Amino acid sequence: MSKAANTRLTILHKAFELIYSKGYQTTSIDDIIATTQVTKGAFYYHFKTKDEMGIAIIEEILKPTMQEHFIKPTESSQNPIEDFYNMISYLLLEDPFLQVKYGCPVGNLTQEMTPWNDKFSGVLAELVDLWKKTIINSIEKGKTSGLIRKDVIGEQVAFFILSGYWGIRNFGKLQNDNSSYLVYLKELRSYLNGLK
Amino acid sequence: MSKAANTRLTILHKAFELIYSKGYQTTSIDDIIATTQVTKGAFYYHFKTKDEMGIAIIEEILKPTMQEHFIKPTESSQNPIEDFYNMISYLLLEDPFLQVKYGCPVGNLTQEMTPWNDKFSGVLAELVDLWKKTIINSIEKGKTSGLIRKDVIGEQVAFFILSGYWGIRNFGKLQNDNSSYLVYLKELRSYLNGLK
DNA sequence: GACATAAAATACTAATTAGTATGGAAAAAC
DNA sequence: GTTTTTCCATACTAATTAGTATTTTATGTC
Repeated sequence: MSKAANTRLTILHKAFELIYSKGYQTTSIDDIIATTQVTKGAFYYHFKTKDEMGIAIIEEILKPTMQEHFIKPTESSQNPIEDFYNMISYLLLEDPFLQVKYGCPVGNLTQEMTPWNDKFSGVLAELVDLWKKTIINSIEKGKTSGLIRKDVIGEQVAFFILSGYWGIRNFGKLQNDNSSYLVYLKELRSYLNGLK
Repeated sequence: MSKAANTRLTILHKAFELIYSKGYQTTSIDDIIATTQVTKGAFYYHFKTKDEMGIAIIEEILKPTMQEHFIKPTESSQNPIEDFYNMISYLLLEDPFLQVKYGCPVGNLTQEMTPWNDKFSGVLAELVDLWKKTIINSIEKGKTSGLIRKDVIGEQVAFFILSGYWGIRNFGKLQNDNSSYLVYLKELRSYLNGLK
């Protein structure tokens, strides 16, 4: 990788970490260049504006990560119910990057940037839609393979699962411990079993 | 009400509206005094800092509203399942103040202010805990009256319901229309029926 | 190795931010 | 009716913000 491409990526990664922990608005360009050791000239060579960088983070960091970790595994799923549970459980309890007190990066950005920034809304909506569609597909497969009841409606379940995930992430932030996660996961299990 | 108490309340109300629609960080004191027609001297007479005003909004606007609209009705509930659905449905589709594109005020503040502001976390946690406890109580009553299965665990369900609500509010913000609400509500109904 | 362009460093600006200092008007206390 | 306290108005400050202008240094190309 060229040196230039490298500084660009450092900016994106460090900025993402800062934004994940502090929020987009409260993360200043000065914050970013201070932690990256990159000068302002370099920053503005790579990104015309702060928002352009924000969008790049979503497109180039969040999107690929999500594709790799959640979309792909779910696509190759044989047992949707089990996999949904494992996906959420992994995200809540095991993912090494995500932290209870900082919530869900996508959820945070959605909350903070919509409704007043259409560009952010657009790319975030795409991202979430991808995830949603994958879940719906997985449910349909489960229905044909007999693992899921035929009267279950994929879109409804997808919204229900993802909403629950976003919401409990907020509880985690509020209490700053994962006890709420554990309680939530038990009910998720019971809900998912109801789809069989 | 005294004139002073009146200006204080105007500040709180208008500031709350601004914060609800724009977020806490992006709402400046200058924004607030501009829309309230209150001078900076008046503002800082009533509130020592911006954060003190933020806390006051939660304690004096959000808390009472919640008590009145969600805690009380749920407490006097005879049919928890039906009332849970109606509560969420009302909040999502009918409440005249809340707007799809702005999400849930409590959820927004939680997302934005935790984890880096302990004072906000504290009062918000109290608020949410109150709501959660009311739901749990309601479930227990439903269990004794036979409307809810005996093996249902109140805390789990409370987390599940509230998480779902917060989460779907985020979807609403993202898409800026209530179509996701309608889909979500159908699955909520089906989930709640599973508790019978 | 000269040259062109890409990449980055430095110093700046104009606007906005939360908060302050100080003085005056309104209301209450006496 | 004077004095005291409450309440509010105006003008300011120091820090921070995103972004720019300009210069300097690498890097690749011939």
